[in-house]
Amino acid sequence: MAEKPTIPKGTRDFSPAEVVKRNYIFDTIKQVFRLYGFQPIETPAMENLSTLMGKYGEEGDKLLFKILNSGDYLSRASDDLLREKDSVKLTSQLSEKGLRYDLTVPFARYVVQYRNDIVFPFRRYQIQPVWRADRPQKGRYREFFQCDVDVIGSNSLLNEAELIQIIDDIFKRLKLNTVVKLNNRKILAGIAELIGQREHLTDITVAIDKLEKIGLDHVNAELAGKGIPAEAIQKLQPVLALKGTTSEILSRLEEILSQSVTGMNGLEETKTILRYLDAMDLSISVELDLTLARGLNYYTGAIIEVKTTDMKMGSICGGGRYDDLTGIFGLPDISGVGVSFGAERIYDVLEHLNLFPQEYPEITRVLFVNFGEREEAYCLPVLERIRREGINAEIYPENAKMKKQLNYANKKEIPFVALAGESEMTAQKFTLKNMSTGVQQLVTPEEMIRILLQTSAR
RNA sequence: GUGGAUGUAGUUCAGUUGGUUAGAACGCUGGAUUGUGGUUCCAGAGGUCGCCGGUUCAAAUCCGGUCUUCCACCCCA
Repeated sequence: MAEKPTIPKGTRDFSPAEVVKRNYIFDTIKQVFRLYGFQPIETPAMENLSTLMGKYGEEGDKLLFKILNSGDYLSRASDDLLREKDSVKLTSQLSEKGLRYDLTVPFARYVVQYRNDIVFPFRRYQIQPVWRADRPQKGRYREFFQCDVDVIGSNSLLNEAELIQIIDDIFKRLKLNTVVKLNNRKILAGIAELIGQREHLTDITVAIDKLEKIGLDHVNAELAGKGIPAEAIQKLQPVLALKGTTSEILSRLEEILSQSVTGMNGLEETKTILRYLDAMDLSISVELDLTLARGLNYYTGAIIEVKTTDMKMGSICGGGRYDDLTGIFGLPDISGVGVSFGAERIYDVLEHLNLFPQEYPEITRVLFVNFGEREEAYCLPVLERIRREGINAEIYPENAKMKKQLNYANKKEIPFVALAGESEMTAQKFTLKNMSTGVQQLVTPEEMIRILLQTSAR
């Protein structure tokens, strides 16, 4: 016996039921994106390694999937490097392509490459899989989908506000209760500046980010561990202790940050965004959260993260403003802002809360039971008419036992079954059975179409 | 990358100090029911116990390796 086939670690197959549910999420997201004037782009699964390397930090480079060159790749590698067995150096000779790690960097590449054809501000969305050679865990895969929306080439804070509006719209449609956490990199920079630790901004934000998770004492310990003087940590305490409503925190920050130009700048931006949001009549609540840091270093302004209040789960959407993403590809001073929806996590949340709809456009709405050749011939034209009406319909392909055919409908969750035997054929009608209620009625093809369209969810 | 668990029918799990033909429930297939499913009853199929190797008269059980899945850290979606 051959061994059972498997798929690579951290990858998944999706069954019909799963694909249908995933499409529900993707379709909802896409619909809203389009509604706000965003257009889709797609980029290749693989990029040149030179495009990807160095964009995600040292850790990120390790997590890149690299693609071996084609042909006799070893013959072109230097003998010295082969003998040295230095993987990093050798890789550059054996591989020049890699699988994309996220959608943001390929997007930046795209913008730079087609800068003369793109109409700015460029509003694009992109829903594609990305790959990371991470160690898999639950909710963490080596292949997963990202849904990114970005506006590039506009400094207006209206973009930030609109993205939050989009978030509100999407999660409203998905019937998920969420909160938006808002912060600003400039506020964090201002804080670092005031305690005299500007060069430790990253360490400080990474540590502050963990406040909720590991508590104040551990955060302070971690800060000390990063070489930040006790005096500076002491100065940081009032900020870490800030609590209250967004407006309370804002006014307290105004005092604290008054000596920092950058900090005040970030504060002003935040207030502007909040003012825009006031005019938008959102149902989602937006809170200022200073502990929100987001790992990635390329954010320069607003930082956004979304959490569900319905269950314990990490963020399901996040993003922010980045001022110089295209700079690394030689096109400086183009500002962008965007967010990414974590489809896999949203899936887990909806599944856990049972929020997926019962009916999907993909599901067959009516199954014609097959009683034999004559009955088949009677059903086929009607089946054809029903399909023309846009109703998903199928006929059981063989004259199997009734029990088996109804069971098939049950398992596929087909809501209606049409039966036609001797009596129906002479009456030129069908018996239409509702599989959930068990009720059945004798109807003409026209009536059947009407019922099927009426009861359809959409 | 570091540390820790896990793996037995399709699924969830039993399996005594190593000892004959490895069990249950659910699911599956068929029948009771020649045109009526989700209930019930009856019957049946299905496992070289993740994979490779070692110890032993004897391994699902002990040991080593490997892979998978999961958990914590790191990082992240």
